[in-house]
Amino acid sequence: MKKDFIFDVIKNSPNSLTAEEIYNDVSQNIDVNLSTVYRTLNNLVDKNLVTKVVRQDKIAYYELANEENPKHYLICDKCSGAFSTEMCNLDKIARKIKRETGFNITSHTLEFHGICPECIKNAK
Amino acid sequence: MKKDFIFDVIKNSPNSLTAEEIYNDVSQNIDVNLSTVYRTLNNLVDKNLVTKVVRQDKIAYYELANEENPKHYLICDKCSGAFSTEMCNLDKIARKIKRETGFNITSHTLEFHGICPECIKNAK
DNA sequence: AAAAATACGCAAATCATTTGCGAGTACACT
DNA sequence: AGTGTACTCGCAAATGATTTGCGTATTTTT
Repeated sequence: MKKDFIFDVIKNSPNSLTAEEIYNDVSQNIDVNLSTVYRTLNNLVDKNLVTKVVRQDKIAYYELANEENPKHYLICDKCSGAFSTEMCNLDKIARKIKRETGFNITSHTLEFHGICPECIKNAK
Repeated sequence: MKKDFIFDVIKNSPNSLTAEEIYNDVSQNIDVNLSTVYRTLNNLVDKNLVTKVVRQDKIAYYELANEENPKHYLICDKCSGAFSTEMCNLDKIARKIKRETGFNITSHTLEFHGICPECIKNAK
């Protein structure tokens, strides 16, 4: 099944990917349609095997569902590069919110915007 | 100018609004086109008077640009209600990231997903 | 008031993603 | 093997929020 090829790409990627990036990658090995990629990704998300995060650019990024995986990004507004960070312990905050508001938090997304060191350097 | 009507709606709203919500609101008072609303909103964002945040539903939400304004939301996956929270001091984390990575953070967005107390109650 | 600039409406375009449909393929049970 | 049922896919068209081209109106500047 083509699902396996698609899932493999995600499993082997160190960072999150767009549907199109996955499509391009898988296409190098097998013949596949973009809508199949989207359909498969939705299946994987439904089965909690893959995490989908919509970023400020309105494009969905997919990555392996894994508690260890950071879903926190530093996004450079100059070069559009995305860097992930694990430097934020939001679980503490999530627990506090649950305790004080009764809202049962199951997931979260965090995006920092700014200029990356590389672009800061190049600006000079 | 219609810009003033649009800006007023944002100024007077306690929470962030979609372009369509703003359009509906403004339409009650004056005759306006949806594309004018979008165009005006982009202007306001460019002038840093309004903040635009794209949420996981891929819809842009607009609110008054204001350091005091929380850009952190609790979003209920059942009723789709959005509640804002100020319970997270991310500035501390932002400073830490800047210090340790050199990434110059200018803004951030945070979205918690889960089930709100109301929906938890109704589920029983 | 004429010229230059900006605001606006309308319809068409955009772009990531979804969906309807029809054909191909796999698995199960007899 | 044969038939039935359920997926899996490709393809083309649909979707929906947002943008854009263009012509007209309205405001601002001179």
